[in-house]
Formats: sequence, C-alpha cells, structure tokens
Amino acid sequence: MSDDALQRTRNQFVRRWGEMGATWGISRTMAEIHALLFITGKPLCTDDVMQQLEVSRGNASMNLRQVVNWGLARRTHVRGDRKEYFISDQSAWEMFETITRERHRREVEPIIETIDDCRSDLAQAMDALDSKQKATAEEYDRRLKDIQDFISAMNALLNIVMSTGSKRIAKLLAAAGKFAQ
Amino acid sequence: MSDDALQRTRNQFVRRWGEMGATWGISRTMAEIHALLFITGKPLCTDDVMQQLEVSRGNASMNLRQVVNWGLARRTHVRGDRKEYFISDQSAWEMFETITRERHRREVEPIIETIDDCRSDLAQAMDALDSKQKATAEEYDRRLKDIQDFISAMNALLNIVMSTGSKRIAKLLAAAGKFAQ
DNA sequence: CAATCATTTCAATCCATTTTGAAAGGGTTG
DNA sequence: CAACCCTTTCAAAATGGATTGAAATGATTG
Repeated sequence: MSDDALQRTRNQFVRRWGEMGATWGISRTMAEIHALLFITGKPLCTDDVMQQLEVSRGNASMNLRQVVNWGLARRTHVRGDRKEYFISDQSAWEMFETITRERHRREVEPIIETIDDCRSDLAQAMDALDSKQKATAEEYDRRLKDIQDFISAMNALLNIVMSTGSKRIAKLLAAAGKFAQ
Repeated sequence: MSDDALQRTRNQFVRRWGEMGATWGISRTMAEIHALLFITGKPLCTDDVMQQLEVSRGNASMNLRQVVNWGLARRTHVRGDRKEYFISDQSAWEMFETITRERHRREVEPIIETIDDCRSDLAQAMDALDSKQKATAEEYDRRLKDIQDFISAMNALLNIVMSTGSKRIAKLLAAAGKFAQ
C-alpha cells in the first residue's frame, strides 16, 4: 500500500479543489493543476501534470500558463533538466491574497465602473424626466449607491485584513471568538 | 427620451451583473433575473422577465425558481392579478449575507469535509509508510492544515462581520480608514 | 547548423450546461 | 365541469467553453 495513501490524498484533494474551482468560474483543469502543485509542494513539469491529471499536452500547457498568469505558481527549473517546471505558492494565505487581487481586477472593477456609468447617466437624464419617472430614477440611484457603498466597505475590510497579515489576523480572530462565546 | 434613461440603466446594470454572475458560477440568466428584480424594486411576473430579458418561458420559470431557492427573492402576489410575482431583497448587504451563506453551504462545506477526510486518511496510513514517505505525508498534512486554518479564520471573520451588521461595520471601517491614511 | 527535445498554438472536436417550446399539470372561475 | 389562465416540466436543440492532437515554433546541444 506504500505510496497509495499519498496518491489517494493527492487525488481526493485535487478532485475536490477542481470541482470547487469550477463552481467559482475557474476552469476545472486550471484549479486541478493549482491543487496538484499546491499539495505536491515540489516543482512539477508539464508531463507530470499530463500524467497525474490525464489531460492532453495542449491542455496542460494552456492551463499551466493560466495558473502562472494568475500568479498562483511560477516557472522554475531543476538542474540537469531541460524542461520547465512549475511550483506554486506554499500558503493558503498567499493564495487567498493572489486570488482576491485577481478577481477584484477582473470582476469587481468592471461592476464598479458600470455602476458609476449608470449613476451619472441617471443624473444626466434627470432633467428630462417627469416627476413620476424622477421618483423611479431616484429609487434606482439609491439601490445603485447601496451596492457602491457595500463594495467600498468590503474593499476597506479586505485592505485592512490583508495589510494586517495572516498571523495577526488569526490571533485577533481567536481572541474575538472567545468573546463571542 | 422619457423612459429611455431608466431602460438603459436597467439594461446596463442587468447585463453587467449577469456577466459577473457567469464568472461566479451562477448562470447568466439567473444573475440577470436577480439584477432585474433588484434594480426594479417592484414585483415582476414571469412575463415581465421574459419580455425584458428576451428569454423563453421555461427558462424564466426555471431561473426564477433558482433565485427563490437561493433566497434572493420571494414569491408574492398583486391584488386583482392571478399571476405570481417575484420581488427581491432590497439591500446589497442582505444579498451578500444570503449569497455568502448559500455558497458556504454549497462549496465551502464540501471542501472542509474533503480536507478532514484527507487528513485522517493520512494519519491512518502513517504507520505503514517508510521514513521518506512519512516526511512527504507530513508535508501534505501541513499544507492541508494550513488551508483548514485559513478557512476557520475566514469563517470567524465572516461571522463577526455578519453579526455586527452593516451599519456598524460601515462606521467601523470608515473610522479605520481614517487611521490607515 | 542539423538534430533533438520542449513548448505553444489553434482548428477541429467534444462535452456540459443552458435554453427552448410544446405538452402536461394545477388551480380558479363562471 | 368545462374553459381558461398560469406554471412547471422535460426532451431536444443550441450554445459556449474546454479539450485534444498534430503541426509550428522555439530552444538547446553536440
């Protein structure tokens, strides 16, 4: 049974991480690659990934690139080998920071921009509206602002959490947790 | 141009919210329906949704159900009308709580379970491993624990944030923001 | 610089999810 | 209870995204 437990653990973790990634808008393979790199901890090459995940060379190549683009792994080399190797972040905290930053850039920023646009559009149009429409427009604006404020608050919270660092946050939360009980 | 500005705002917001939802593992239509209900603020019926979003009856029906299942909207009725109407949460904060809870249940809990399984699996197998494998197993375990701890910390943070409530959090963050500058 | 090895690209294919529309189901009304 | 209205269901079709594999590109070596 020697290696089996290690294999099994890797597979189980990788599979689940992949499924999770998929429901989070990240391609299953990309998430699996990330999980594999993370759990393994050592540099892996394209062939390792192909073999362990049973995917094609092209697929492995594409998704390894994505993982690197997201900043979740970096390219590296092992001496005496011509191939490229990949190694991932080693801590969940780093992963979290990386992913948060990336998703913020890709998803939060566009929605912020859209809401800004919507609100200034509404403001511009106000004059030309009759009183009933004006009331509706004001309601819309209130809701849009509500989201804006929420996003600002979340950003502030994230900034605080991130600039505090994992160690201190963990301690703070442990302390706060005792209070809560 | 009367209604146009309102239409335009709705469409713009709905489209973007839909796109965002799609990259978050929520079907585009479901997200669009949610956005439409949110921005409109008034109860809408299936036909309204079909018309505004240009989707089929079946699609509207299915996804309205989903939105209700997630707890993002509830069924309601307007007097003198036999149809069912749907109305959504009115605040971003409520939406956040609802979505967070739902995603936790659907995605975080399974990964927690998997990691638990992996770790006890590893612990069980330890005895049968030679020293080198044992070292690897310990590394794996360390990484799994790292994720576990991270998830616990995040849960604690979320609980605190949610039990504090939006108003107070907003104030706290505003105050903290001034410090940070 | 030819040979070898590694990586990337991309058109074709595959697959999963979403969407449709028509039929079935449920309820209400005169 | 028949006619009507609304909702749900579901098999079939459409769509969009992921995957493949082979060819092109790039890099290293003797």
